[in-house]
Amino acid sequence: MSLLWMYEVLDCLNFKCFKHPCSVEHTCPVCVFNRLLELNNVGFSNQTQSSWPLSSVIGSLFCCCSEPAFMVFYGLSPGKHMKLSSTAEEVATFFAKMLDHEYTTKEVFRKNFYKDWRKEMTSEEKSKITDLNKCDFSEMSEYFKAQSEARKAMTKEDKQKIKEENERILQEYGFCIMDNHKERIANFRIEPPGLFRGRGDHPKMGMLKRRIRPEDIIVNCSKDSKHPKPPPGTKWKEVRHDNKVTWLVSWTENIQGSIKYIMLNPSSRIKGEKDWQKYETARRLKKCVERIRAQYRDDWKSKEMRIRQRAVALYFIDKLALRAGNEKEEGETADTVGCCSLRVEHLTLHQEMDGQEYVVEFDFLGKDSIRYYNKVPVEKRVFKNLQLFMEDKEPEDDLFDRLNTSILNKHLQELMDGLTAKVFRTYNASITLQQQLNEITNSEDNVPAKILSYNRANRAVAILCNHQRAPPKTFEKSMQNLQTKIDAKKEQLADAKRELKSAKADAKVRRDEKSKKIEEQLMKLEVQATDREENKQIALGTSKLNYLDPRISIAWCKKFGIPIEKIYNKTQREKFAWAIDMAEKDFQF
DNA sequence: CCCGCAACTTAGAACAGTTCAG
DNA sequence: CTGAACTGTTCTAAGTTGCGGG
Repeated sequence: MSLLWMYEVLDCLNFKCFKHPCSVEHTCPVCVFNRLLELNNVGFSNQTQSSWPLSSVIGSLFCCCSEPAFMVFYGLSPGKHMKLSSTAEEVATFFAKMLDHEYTTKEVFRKNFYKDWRKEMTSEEKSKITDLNKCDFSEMSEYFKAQSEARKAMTKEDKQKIKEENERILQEYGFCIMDNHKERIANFRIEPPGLFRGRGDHPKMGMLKRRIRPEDIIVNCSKDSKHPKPPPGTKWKEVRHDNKVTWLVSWTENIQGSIKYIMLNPSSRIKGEKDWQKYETARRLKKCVERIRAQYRDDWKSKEMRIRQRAVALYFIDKLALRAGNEKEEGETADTVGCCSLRVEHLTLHQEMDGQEYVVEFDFLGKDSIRYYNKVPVEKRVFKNLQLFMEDKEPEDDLFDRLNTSILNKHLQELMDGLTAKVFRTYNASITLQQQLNEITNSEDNVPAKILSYNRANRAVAILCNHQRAPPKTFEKSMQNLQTKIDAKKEQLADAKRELKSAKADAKVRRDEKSKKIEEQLMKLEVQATDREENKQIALGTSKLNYLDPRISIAWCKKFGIPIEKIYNKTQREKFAWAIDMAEKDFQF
């Protein structure tokens, strides 16, 4: 495979210096560049920006503010303002912008923020500002609120202008050429500085995520393409030509020291092919999954502890669609686990529970600190093994002390080429959708009812994969509204029926049509209500996007005459273009 | 083996845009 | 026409996997 990128494309990093009508704020590369210039002391063409007040120039944040005047109160002399240096001011604004967020009340967040904020202060500021609790960010916060209100209140024309400008930026920076095809870039904007927002109980929440400078950036493009130039007076960290990888740009982030990438959009060929491969691997697993199941059931009896542990873990991964569960460095991230990293404290064994034998109660935090809670009846042999694994251990000890993801994946590789732990999640998700659709779709149903069936099948998968969401804040109210609508519609239908009865013969047909139409509307509303109620705490998006072979859904649409747009929106259709081309109505996963 | 690094997929929150009832 | 509700998009954190070097 060759990689060929055109100049214009990567030019997303080749920021230009001109006064930018900054509605896109700091995420806009142009603004970032303005800031870079300032930071690097390159000086910018004052013909374009000289009329801006100093603080508006400092920090891409303010590049369109006309009245900056940011100050932090400090409580030692109540009511007094303090003018901050530009760097300290910018970090303060990050905090101010989050003031309404729960984060800013958390001790860890405040501690980390304060520590990093101090690093940006002058020595004078350091001596004056000694306690975060005495700093009042509300004036700053009000300023940003007012800004956002002003944005909302803009005229239609102004909003249109912004839209056009965004479109222009997308056209200019959002594409590249790979293998002679113009492809959309996914995240073409450099991540702006801000305060780190970890999920769950993250020990690093509130730390300052620093601004990315040209010196941090590695550009990856083909040798013969003109690579984008760094801003004047600066250098890229590196320009390389590695066609074994798919990323266009990378940099190292300062919170965890991990690498961030700019890559192509899911609609791109390179991502689409990979996606297809993923589902093909899962379909190969389908062919040998019974053999593998027989194998691990057999291994529950193994003489060797490590093999028993491996077999029980694999059983969980298969049956419960758990993630592999890599080890994590303690204190660096939130305390979450997957299958191999389960600890004794995450399981409770019940010899008998609710009339069922050998029940395992799982309670742990998984990816993104989403709670996994499940009570599962298991086979006697699994239960006995778990008792064995938990013997003489402390709650914080590893359940599978002879196992990790590397061992497990090596074993899986021997069972099937390309098999890893995550393939089970894909396989079980897709096969569940297929089975559910086959089972519950009624060809006599109308379109909305069929879509309800589809959503129910999708929901079964989301439940399996534990894709949860907090019930929307407005849930109860919106259900009530819907019920009101349904009642009104029922009323309307009753009226229509009465009219039908009393109507003269010549009007009967017309009246009949009318009540049929109302009936249909009522039905649609009722279906909607059911769907929404069942979906209260479940997020369908993740499984739809990442776990369900799109060919299943497309074939289903074709078979039952459902327009694909009812299942996949525009973006999703772009992502699954490969499958839309491929799937016939008789496709089965 | 273990560890750290690199590259890629998967994830929910936040935000923006659209729709629809009043 | 307006604002609330809903839907779609963007953002970037948090996982998995594989590799190479000691």
